[in-house]
Amino acid sequence: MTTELSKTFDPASIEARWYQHWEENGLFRPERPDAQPFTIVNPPPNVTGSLHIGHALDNTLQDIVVRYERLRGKDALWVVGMDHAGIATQMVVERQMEERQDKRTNYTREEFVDKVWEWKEESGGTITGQLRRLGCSMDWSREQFTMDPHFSDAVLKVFVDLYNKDLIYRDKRLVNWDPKLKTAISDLEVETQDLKGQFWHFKYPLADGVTLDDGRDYIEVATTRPETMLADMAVAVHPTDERYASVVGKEVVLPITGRRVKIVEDEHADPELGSGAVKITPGHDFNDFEVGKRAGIAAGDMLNMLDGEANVCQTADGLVPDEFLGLHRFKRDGVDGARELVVQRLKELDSLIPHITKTKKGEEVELDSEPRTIATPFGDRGGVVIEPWLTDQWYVDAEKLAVAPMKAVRDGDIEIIPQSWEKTFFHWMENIQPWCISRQLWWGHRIPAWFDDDGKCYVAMTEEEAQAQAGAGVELTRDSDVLDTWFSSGLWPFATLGWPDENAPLYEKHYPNDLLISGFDILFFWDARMAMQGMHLTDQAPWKRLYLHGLVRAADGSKMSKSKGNVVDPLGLIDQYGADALRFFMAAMESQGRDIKMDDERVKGYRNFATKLWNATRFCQTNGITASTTLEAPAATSAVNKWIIGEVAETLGKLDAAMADLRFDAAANIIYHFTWDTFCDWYIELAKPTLQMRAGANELLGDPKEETLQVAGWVLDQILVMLHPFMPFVTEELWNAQGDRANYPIITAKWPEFDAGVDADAKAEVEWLIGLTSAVRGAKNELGIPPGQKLEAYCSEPSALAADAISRNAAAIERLARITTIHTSPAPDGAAMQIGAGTDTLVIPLEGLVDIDAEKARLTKTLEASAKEVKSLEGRLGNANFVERAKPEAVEKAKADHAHHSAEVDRLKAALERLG
RNA sequence: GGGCGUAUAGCUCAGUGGUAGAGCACUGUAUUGACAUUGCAGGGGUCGGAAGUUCAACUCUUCCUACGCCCA
Repeated sequence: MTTELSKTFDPASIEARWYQHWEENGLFRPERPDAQPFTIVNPPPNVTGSLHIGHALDNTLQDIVVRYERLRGKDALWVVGMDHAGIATQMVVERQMEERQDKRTNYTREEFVDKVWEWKEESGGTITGQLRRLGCSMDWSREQFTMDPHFSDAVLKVFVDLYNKDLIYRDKRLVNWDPKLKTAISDLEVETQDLKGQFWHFKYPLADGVTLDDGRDYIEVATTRPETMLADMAVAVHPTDERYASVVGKEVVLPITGRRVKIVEDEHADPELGSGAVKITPGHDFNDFEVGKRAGIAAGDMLNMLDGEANVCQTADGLVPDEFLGLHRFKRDGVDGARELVVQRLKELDSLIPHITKTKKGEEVELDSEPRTIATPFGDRGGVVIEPWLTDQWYVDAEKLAVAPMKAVRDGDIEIIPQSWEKTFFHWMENIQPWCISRQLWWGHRIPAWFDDDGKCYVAMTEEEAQAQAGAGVELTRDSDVLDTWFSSGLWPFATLGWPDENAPLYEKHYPNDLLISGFDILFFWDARMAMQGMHLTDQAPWKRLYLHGLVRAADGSKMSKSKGNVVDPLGLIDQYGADALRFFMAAMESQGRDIKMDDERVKGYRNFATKLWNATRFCQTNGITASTTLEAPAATSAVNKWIIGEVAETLGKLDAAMADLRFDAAANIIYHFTWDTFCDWYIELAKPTLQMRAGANELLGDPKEETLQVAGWVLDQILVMLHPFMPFVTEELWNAQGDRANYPIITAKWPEFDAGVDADAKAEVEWLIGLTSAVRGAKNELGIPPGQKLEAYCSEPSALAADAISRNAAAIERLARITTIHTSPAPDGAAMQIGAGTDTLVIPLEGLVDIDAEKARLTKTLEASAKEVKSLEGRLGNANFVERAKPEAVEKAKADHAHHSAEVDRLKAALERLG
């Protein structure tokens, strides 16, 4: 029994209903204990997050693959969960506190963390509901959170293990410090922006009466960060720089602080740049840190002049004048900082070398500094300038962990798609830096390290174990830092499956994962780290294939951002066009290696496509076409039915090939064109005459109507199944409307599988009919003959194909081509139009219907086109090189094309002669 | 500065060593039952520029130009 469909398709009225049905009935992961596993883990969205258009793309692609594999009978598991997102979540909760004139430090750590948990329970995870609206078929029954007890245990265990293998260590070095969030961040979390800045030139007086060879009693240095001179510890010159050779090893006396510092040789100083001498602040600059170390300054002895908020503090030697203490590093909120005061004092001390430049009018002017573009590091979360700061932090020895993933990619154990990303992957992995994993936050996995009073460190899963290591009675204090969120999400592909219990059933069956789909923007942040941690901890690549997709951009090609206000809300698009349309858009636009530009019109087009399918199904229903009951194609005798079955087989082959290559665009287009062009535009139209017969009308031929009902029902079902991964909602609705399939929903139906293939004769016959119909329609249109006008045709010497096609398909020819009769006798003299179908020529008398000149013009135009082709092909075939050297098939094709166009030319010439 | 990518119809994008396609837009046309969220027909591109390899280049190579991204 079919269920009657409403006249128009309204996505909103079916989406929620089906999603709930699927989820409540456990259809996202049906019991398939013996089936081949297929596994994808979802990049866990931030618990603070909400669905943006990038999520829509990423999750649509994953859902297409998972639904496809589920239909193919696999035990498809799509792991889903959320990331605790250390910094982001802590910021959200702190901001809320701020609104109530409250702050984190008014609470104990435990109280604050409790409040974050409260926030998470109440407001976190908005996105999980939104993913449901998109139709994503994750296994929600096993939803995970990176702060779940089992996951947290895994994180701590990994930390302890890596520490014991010396792959995690504690070190004092410069970190990227975010003075707003007051935490270290990794180098990946730093975004460099070019800002307009200034370049100041100073005089550093030489000590002890020393002078340069040119007589000057000072060394000129330059900097974009004058305030750091308060912690300068050296001046470096290049070893080959003759200008300074005589003063190497001598000292300068720093203005303001009066500190005496050495002039050292170092390759870092570029003789071509400025004066060739550079001031060295090892405690506040990454390059200077290295120079300082080479000059023999231990990290512990490097001077620090800033506190955690980047305000000036006293250096260890006590030489910073009081007036600087407490000032911010530079001007902030209109208030001058240390930078401005340093410049002012240097100017007063005559230690500032002015920058002399000319105005547009040619007048010389003196400026305090030289204008310059400066690459400035910003924290990606806090948004303030990052301060290189000397602290003790925990590091992962990433260089060692990077070896195995690189080998895995080289050996093909991990396939990166598109392959062009391999280079980027290798480049980063080969130049990888120690990964700073400690964060000065309260929300996250607290580092399992304890210190005794002497600063000795004990790393263990629990305080008891640490105590046992330290010995009874030793007072221990736990490290107050938490781990980088990416450290824990790097365990996602296996810790979600029960690891570190290697006998956990899910882990055994579903690890390694088959595929990971992510945006290329997190290739380093997440994908590479999963590979590093996965390879080390499980001895296997976490996934066999890594698919990287691009960004979704605004319609004008710009990057979407909240500040630009050009963010497109995927939920708004779903409201407007339906989730199926948005999904299909994402798939159709996803070619490998290109960003997607948002295009509402195209989403609308795919909404129209869903409506087209809806209406085709309505048509089927009103003609008694219902759900099929077999996977196998129904037995067919008519050419049209045999043909459409063959078309399904070809479509299926192409679709499977596209899916195997993860060509989402190709896959979407294949099913789109089959549905609309082949099924709706041709098959249904060709089948209409048969469908309108009375049942049993021609018993001699069996029952052609019954056959067509069976075949049409089967074909529609194949379409629904093949389209289901892309458009899950409308296909499920139509599938169920076609018959009582309460126990056989499409989401867990079977992917097409049948023996029937292409019947060449049937294909040729139907293609002849299509060719005839198109030719007649085109000719009529050009000649201004009403399309509905019924005409007779003459085909005096029909080919065998034409004879069969004509005799078997009279009703379809009359209905589609509007030709009532095709006589096999010569056409009578007089005005006529001539059309070709396959190799046959049909003459259609038009006495009184047509302007002969118009037909002549039409034929001439076609003739010219063919003649041009003939000439071009003759040229090619006349070229001995081509005939001898080209591939045989190319020569064959050229010959065939030449024959075809030559015949066309002859035919058209004859037709023109007939017209006089 | 280094690396990567992109440049194809008005727009958004596919594409293959054998002479170029889709969707949208555009033009004409059609409306007594699947669908105007439609049907039918059509116009439109010297495939960014130059050189080279080849019988043949939109496709391969080199160079150039423009734009984008990443890294320093």
